[in-house]
Amino acid sequence: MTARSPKSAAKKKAATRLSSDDRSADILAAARAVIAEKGYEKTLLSDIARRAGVVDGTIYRYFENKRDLMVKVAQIWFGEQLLMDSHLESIAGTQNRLRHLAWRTLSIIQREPVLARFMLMELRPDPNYRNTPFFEMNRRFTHEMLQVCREAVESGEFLSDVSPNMLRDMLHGCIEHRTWAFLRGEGDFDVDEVADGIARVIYRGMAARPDGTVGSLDGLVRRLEAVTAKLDPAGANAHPKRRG
Amino acid sequence: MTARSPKSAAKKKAATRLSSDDRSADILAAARAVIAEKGYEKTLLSDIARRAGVVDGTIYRYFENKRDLMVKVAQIWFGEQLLMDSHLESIAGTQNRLRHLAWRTLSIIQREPVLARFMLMELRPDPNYRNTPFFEMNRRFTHEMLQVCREAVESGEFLSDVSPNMLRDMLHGCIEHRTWAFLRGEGDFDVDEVADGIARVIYRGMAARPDGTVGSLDGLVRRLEAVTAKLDPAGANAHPKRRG
DNA sequence: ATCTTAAATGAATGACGTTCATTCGATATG
DNA sequence: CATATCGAATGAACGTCATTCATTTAAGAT
Repeated sequence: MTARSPKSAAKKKAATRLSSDDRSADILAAARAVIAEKGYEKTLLSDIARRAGVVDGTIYRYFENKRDLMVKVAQIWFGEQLLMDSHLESIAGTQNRLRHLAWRTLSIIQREPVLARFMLMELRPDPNYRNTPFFEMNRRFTHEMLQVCREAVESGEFLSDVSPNMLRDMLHGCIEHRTWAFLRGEGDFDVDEVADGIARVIYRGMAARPDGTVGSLDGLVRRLEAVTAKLDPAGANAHPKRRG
Repeated sequence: MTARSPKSAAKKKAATRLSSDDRSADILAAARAVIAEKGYEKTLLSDIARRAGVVDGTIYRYFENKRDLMVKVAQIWFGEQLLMDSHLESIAGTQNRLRHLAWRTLSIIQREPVLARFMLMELRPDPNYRNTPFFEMNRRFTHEMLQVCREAVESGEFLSDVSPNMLRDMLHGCIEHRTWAFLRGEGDFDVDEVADGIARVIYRGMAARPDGTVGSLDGLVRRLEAVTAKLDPAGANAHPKRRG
């Protein structure tokens, strides 16, 4: 029914043959450049194609669809950011480690707001979330977060009455909320302050104490016990530490 | 150039004239029903129109565009949820209040997952965020959160070394993270447990104590003071409560 | 009965992503 | 050098939708 033959075979330009790698890389680079300029939503496939020096259809030889291309762009882009990170291992102290985990993500966001917007707002609601760079980031960072918390619980530094997953959600969630506000241009985005605040609240909120309460009570408790012992050496009227 | 005249004037159905309110309400109801069935992404304007018993173009008399219609649907839907909430005022104790704030949002999400997905994933990245029901929710809940925190700081129950805005971000962010996982069908969604965990960490993380440490020390401190007073009625060796 | 006005219509349009029959060019083969 | 082969590249056509707008219709006013 439809004749789809391009009869006018004006030979435009002699399509220079390249290896697949080169073409694919060209397209990825072009896509990244266009996204950086216009944001995901306004980025047309034809923009990318033009910039890559190919024709629309060619993109579909290398990528399944637009989203697939976009996800791959984000993966590369985000991967570069991870390389700049310092190592968690070199940092001592639970609270400092928590602070670093928050700081790292916040730094990436501050350094690459376009990438952050791209991943957070445009790529995140992927039906196939597990293929998303956002998921990858979460997976990676979550692993370390859980490690830090688990160690703290095992050493008795942290109480174990709140799931480490919850702490992870608090840390990442808080960062995300601040990021949204940042991307919207609301308020400031003080990386150090935010990282410090999150780490401080979580650390204090989880810090275990000998008497089962929270805080640095060692001194108080010792003094109370000493005084109590003096008052009542037999221990008859002592508060019921252990009965029977 | 183009003749846009529908020459065949088959008078289908005598378009019954309704008041604007009714039509608008019909369309809103139809939209909500279709969204509930198919989700935002798969909802076509023509679906809504058909269900509302109008024709596509009619929708544009009552709503600016598809997104505008969607946002209004979400506003109504979400507004209903707020009505079911119990009052924060009736709840005593800072930690209980925090728990309630978390619990309230989590309950809505659990009760109306389609609404949650709709607001969180599909409507949230609105260029005009401030018109979004998500923004409205945040504004409303944030107000109360800040109120609770401010009171706690003023009464000396909370330390003031972390911005209340950060606590808000932690609370809402944590909820959001759990919601994403819930909507993705990962893990369980125990409203009480999550609300309790968040409130507990934040409360402990912020609780101010007389000695500058953290924890529920009132009892201990009182006992220590009583005992100390007995030992040294003159107060000579009492810990430096007030000197000079 | 006729005029006026706003609601309703639905075919046309435009914007995009995606497809696919066809063409092109490099390499292998005789 | 001529020819066959095969994958890469092409770009016009297509399908899906949101959106527009010239035209029609119904209800109230005169």
